[in-house]
Amino acid sequence: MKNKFTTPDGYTSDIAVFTITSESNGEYKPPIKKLKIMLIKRSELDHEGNPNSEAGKWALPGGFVRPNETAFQAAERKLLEETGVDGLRIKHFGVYDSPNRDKRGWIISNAHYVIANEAALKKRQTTYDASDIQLFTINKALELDLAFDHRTIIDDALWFIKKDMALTTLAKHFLPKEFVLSELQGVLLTVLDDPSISSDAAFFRKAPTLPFIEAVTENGKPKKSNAYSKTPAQLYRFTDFQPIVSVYKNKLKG
Amino acid sequence: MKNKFTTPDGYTSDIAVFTITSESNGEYKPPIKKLKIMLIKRSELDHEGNPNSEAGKWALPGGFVRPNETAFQAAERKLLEETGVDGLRIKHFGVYDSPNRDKRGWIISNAHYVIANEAALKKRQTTYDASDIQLFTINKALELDLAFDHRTIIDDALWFIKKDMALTTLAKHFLPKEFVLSELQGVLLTVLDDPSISSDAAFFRKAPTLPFIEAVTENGKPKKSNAYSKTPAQLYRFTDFQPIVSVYKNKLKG
DNA sequence: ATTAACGATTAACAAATTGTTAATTAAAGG
DNA sequence: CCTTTAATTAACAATTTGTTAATCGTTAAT
Repeated sequence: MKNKFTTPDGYTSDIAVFTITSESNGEYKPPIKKLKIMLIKRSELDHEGNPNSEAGKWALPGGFVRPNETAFQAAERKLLEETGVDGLRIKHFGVYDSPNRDKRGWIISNAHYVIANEAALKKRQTTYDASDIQLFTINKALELDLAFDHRTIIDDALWFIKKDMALTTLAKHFLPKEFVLSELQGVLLTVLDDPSISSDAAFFRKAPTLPFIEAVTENGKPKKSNAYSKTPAQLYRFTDFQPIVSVYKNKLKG
Repeated sequence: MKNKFTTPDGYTSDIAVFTITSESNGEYKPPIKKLKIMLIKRSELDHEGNPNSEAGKWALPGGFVRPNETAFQAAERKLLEETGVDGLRIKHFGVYDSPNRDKRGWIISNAHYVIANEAALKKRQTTYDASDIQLFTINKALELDLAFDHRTIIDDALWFIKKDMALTTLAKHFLPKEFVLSELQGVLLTVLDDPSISSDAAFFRKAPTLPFIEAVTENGKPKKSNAYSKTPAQLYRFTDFQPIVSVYKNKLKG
């Protein structure tokens, strides 16, 4: 189609892939959890052999959207192509379209974020060259010389994750099906900074009453785990309950 | 610039302008408030005299983004050009880029929404032909034959407004500087459906303790208004306090 | 001048939810 | 058996809800 409007020079889709890694902190202790983001090093040459824009810099996975797909579908495709990761919950969170954001021209980027359970990323490790695709802690990532305006995009993505973590049951996607309260606490603390979560006394008293998690039972008995403690700890799972929060009321239900 | 990627045929910016109208409900009664959306009737011919796409249908204000501006800036510009409305808080909430959403080709639209105090729209009424630009209640708007995928966009915008109304002090933008509790309640009820708001007993007991509003005083005395009742009612205003909500705790402070 | 009506508050109080501090518990490792 | 460590409970005062029943300050009608 021809039209008389100036049209963009490109339409891309970028994805911020977040995960929380668990690092053993000694036996019988809850592991240390850290929020990490997956970045890809831009190759020197593009797939046609020409020098690549922003070559050598670290960047978010992503690429050009094809005319027969949506940016969302492109995000799914790119994620699989570039990182070998599949089947995760992708969320759109913003558009980056400053006229000068890309030296190649007027290129609009749709930004998405993805929450990956650490296990889901394990597959990738073996399929791809680990030097070109790496997990960075947020602090490390923000110290890097990032391609385009990806630093801004990551900043924004972080803000969205924090919001989602506080307002929804997003934590579920960072946890195994059945988990122990200290694991939930650990996940929340990688992103949220709140005394009611960091104080054990407050958290352990309140958490069991949260309407969106329930204690797991087995043959009518509470199911417990010794994975991170000597004392068997109760296992919990998320229910389907979707909490509704509001500044005008306190209760999550009704 | 030339490049080897297929590029979009157009990049547009659409704006859902919401306002809450107050309709008198008799003397000494709180007025009836309704959430409305501003729509524009698409003209038969475009500005070059050619038949316009989706002519005659009602649509969101908006239009093509210029290469030297962002979609956000285009939204500001279009809003002023098409509706005479200026200086409002515009928020981006989504991208619409299904390959088939526009018969003219691959056209990507950025969707924004705006909250307009009813007074801000008054200006428009006098400057523009009222038959081509109108406020509709949400129900009426969704019954219309809307252009493109604007019905979907409006549905989504509504959802965002509800969320923002519940999670932030968005209500402030629908109210005068100083307002009475029943006005706040009226605004909330146009969008939210919650017994703790609709029940007078619950709302009037709780509202005065909300951390983000404060009673207005004048010469040390409480300032009251008789605008909607025989009994003088306390005036309130929003403070700068930004409530933080979380599914993991109840208090808005701290 | 009295009084009924009607929103807008206030009062009062039982019920439920917090925040805190101090026990308890179970298993590992001497 | 004793100590240590996390997980979990107990106990209780302090605070916050949900509800129902008064009050209060006008207006409009006897």
